[in-house]
Amino acid sequence: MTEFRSDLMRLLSERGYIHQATDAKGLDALAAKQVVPGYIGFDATAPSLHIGSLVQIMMLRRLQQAGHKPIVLMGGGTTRIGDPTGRDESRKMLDDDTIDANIASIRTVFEKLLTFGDGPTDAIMVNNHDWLKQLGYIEMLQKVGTHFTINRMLTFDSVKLRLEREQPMTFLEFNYMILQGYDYRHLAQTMGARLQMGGSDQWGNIVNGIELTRRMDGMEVFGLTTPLLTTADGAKMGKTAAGAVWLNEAQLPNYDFWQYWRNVDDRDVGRFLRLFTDLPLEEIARLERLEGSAINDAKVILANEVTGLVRGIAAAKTAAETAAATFAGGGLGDDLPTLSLGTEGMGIAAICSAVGFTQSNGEAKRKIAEGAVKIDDAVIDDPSFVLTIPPGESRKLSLGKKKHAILTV
RNA sequence: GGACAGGUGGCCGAGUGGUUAAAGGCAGCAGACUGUAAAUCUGCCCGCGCAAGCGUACGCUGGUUCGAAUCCAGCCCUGUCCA
Repeated sequence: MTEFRSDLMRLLSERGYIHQATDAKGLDALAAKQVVPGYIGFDATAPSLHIGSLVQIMMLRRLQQAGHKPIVLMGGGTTRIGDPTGRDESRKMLDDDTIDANIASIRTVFEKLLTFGDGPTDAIMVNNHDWLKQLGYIEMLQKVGTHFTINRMLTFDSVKLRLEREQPMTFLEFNYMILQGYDYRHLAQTMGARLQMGGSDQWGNIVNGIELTRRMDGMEVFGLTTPLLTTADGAKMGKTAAGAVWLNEAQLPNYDFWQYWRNVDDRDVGRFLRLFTDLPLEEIARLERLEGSAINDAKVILANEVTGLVRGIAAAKTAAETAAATFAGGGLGDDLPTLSLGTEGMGIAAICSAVGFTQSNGEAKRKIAEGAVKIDDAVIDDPSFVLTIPPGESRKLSLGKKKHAILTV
């Protein structure tokens, strides 16, 4: 499978992005002879994407690296409906202003990873609301609806699962796949898109778009999916204690983002390096071979590289230094969350909650009873302890081994 | 519109008048062991309170009762079958 002729397919396959492809040979041939505009759709339900989408974003980056044109499709229109894929429940609907604000916020991350502009291989961002909103209902039924059969739609996992679980699926959601298919056809027509990529859960939707484009326009377009990214212990990627690992700094501080990568499972290191960094494959192979505690060096590199790409080199550097000081030096780093106590001091439980380590004072007290709370590495076992800090000094608060914060007056 | 089944804590799921802040599981957090890993063992896991205790909570509203997640009535929502 590795005898691809095009840079694109070689790059994608050796770095582990390809799960399924509709016509790998055909796509390879196309990519070898012309610039291929390819797109991936993203959802605009939140002001930030999380790292579950990072494979997709990186794939667009690879596309550009291989000399092709990435199109970022924001689902401003389809977000108004809600993708039923993988969902048990209907999604709440968002109003237009929220969706537009979300798209603007999400764009900032893409700008770090892709080069936008007007050139032939520059990335562009489009919003499917722009064309879907113009599509009248009757028109949609006539133009698009005739190419879909209920028989086939019912066999899609997204639909089948709901039915099997006896959970509701509204007609609105049922339409999602039609509109998503239409996106492909529209992009193929207006922008010459020839490739749609996505997570493996999008396979059905992608195939629909390909079919639709062929039926309506007789045009051949391609599809490619990435393997579903789970961590080595089987969990879906991107969820941690605090929730999702967001790409935008406003949703997740740089230090926490860096820490996520620093703490990945040993078994994930090589795979993640290939997918999420630009490091050469030989270098990755070397890092991957590290054993025992030496693999930690590879994790630090992973954290630095990914944070550098997504958040910027400076952010990665600061986070790395903070981590080094905090974990190795017993000192403090600039990047830790900081809390000012005021001259009166503050109860230890309230401090834990204020910096966000615990959800409530009660939880903080339980953690204190468990011996998890430390000030400057000394265990605090008195839940009523009030900390006052002399002017000009600071203390390190720790909850467990990983959560640290700086306390000042 | 009709018949039946159902709506419980982040999720799954027990519970059919008091001993139920609600079994069990998952997820999560912490401790031990380690390498800021995995696996394992232990503890915790609604809020406030030092505590006794208080406040909230089992779809919604009202009722019966000393006492309701549990009984009654109405409503809302979901599924299955029928029209």
